Amino acid sequence: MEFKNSKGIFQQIADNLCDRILLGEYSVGDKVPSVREQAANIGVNHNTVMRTYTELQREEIISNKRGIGFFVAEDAPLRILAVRRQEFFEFTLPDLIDQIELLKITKSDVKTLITKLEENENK
Amino acid sequence: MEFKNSKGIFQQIADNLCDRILLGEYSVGDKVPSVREQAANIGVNHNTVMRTYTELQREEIISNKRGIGFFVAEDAPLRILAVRRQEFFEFTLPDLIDQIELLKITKSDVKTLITKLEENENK
Amino acid sequence: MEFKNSKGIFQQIADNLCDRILLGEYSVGDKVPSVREQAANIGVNHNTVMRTYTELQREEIISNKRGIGFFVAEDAPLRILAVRRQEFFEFTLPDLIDQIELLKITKSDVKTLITKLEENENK
Amino acid sequence: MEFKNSKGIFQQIADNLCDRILLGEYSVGDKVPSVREQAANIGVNHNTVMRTYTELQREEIISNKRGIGFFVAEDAPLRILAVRRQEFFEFTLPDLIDQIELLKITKSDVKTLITKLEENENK
DNA sequence: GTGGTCTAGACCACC
DNA sequence: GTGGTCTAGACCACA
Repeated sequence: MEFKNSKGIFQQIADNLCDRILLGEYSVGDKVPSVREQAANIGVNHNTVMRTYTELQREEIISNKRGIGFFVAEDAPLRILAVRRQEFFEFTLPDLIDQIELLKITKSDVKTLITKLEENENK
Repeated sequence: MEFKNSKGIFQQIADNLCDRILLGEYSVGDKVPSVREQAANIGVNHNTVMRTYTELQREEIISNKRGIGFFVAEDAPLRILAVRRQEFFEFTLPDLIDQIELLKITKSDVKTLITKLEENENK
Repeated sequence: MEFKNSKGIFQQIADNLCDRILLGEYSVGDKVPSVREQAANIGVNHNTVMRTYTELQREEIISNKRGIGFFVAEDAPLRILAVRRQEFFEFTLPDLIDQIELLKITKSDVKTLITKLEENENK
Repeated sequence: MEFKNSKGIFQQIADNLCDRILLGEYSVGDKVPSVREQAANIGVNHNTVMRTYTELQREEIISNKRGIGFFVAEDAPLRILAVRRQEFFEFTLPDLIDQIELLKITKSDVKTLITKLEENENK
């Protein structure tokens, strides 16, 4: 796993795990990889993963059974989705519109985007 | 000027100045506000502005006449536009598509975006 | 470490570190002294060292592992050597020739230089 | 005339004028270009030239006749030569030897330098 | 007044 | 402990 410099590593790990939960890779009640396992997988210090898990636990996205591991919490996908969608409409979309205007991005430039959307809607 | 926590202040100042150049507020050859004037304007330390200007100078977006000030460099708008568009198509757009898919954003959700695009194109 | 007035301190620190890398004092992959440790060693402010390291990182001479430290980058010695030699042949040598001509420096004046060269070559 | 960023502009102007005196372009007693003329020639502020001339006057390399102009002083070439040669042997040459060693510059690399020297000596 | 560099000290995120 | 950023304030060279 590669990291950008702009965001914190622990944040990127959290985002990645949330993505996997949204994708159904981990379902509600599933055990997520242990701190040390996860750390080994992605090649970071286990403290960093621990911090990620602690943070996600605080957001009630995963829960901890002592001595056993961390598990995907009830309603985790919904909770993640809600936060993400809010961020999307509040920050991502407005920023995007500003950029499109400033950079003179045209409709044809984002044709692939539209196509993608159509497919998504027709499912 | 208000700052977000996610990016460095000096980066946001740079982005802001680039935006103004793209908008034509500062044309090629124009003097941009002096380091200390700019610092006073936006309420930051002059070192922070200095860092911004040094960085922009390295990117050949502004240039320096010693003891006189910083000036918008030749081709600065084109250069900014090129970088910004590249970032857009390489990072922003793919990320956006991933998010749309993941968050199940629908066509109607982004109707405002489409409308904006149409207007922009018909100008 | 003593500094000349002609160049910036941060530049002299950079040159010094590059010299050490060329001399093999720090090999590829080695950790270089931490920003604050280096600052203490040579009696300057940590910001000054930080500026040096940031610059050297931009030139891909050292690289950074977050929260751990700076390390001598792959190919750093070659890269330094290339830059230094280019500077030598493009600036130092022509300047030298001009000066020799202008100042009427004679062969015997630079005998020590020649001797040094012979020794170097015969090694 | 182009300027490097490493040295002060006024210093570079002074060096340039001294070079011309050594080359005999301006002989002892000759009038050197007026402050404003010189400023126009090389495209800098006249204050900068004034500072150069004041400095050179302090070093007794040029002298001022009020209302008429600046003139190359008695012994100016000798004086310049003395300073320059001292700088050469005290700083330039030792630095050069260090660099040659560090950069593994060989005899053949500096063959042009040697050739130049021979020619110079045989004159 | 304008850039440029440095110091001192603080605070944060991350390991 | 390690990098990274920012502030405050000072001093210098230059125009």
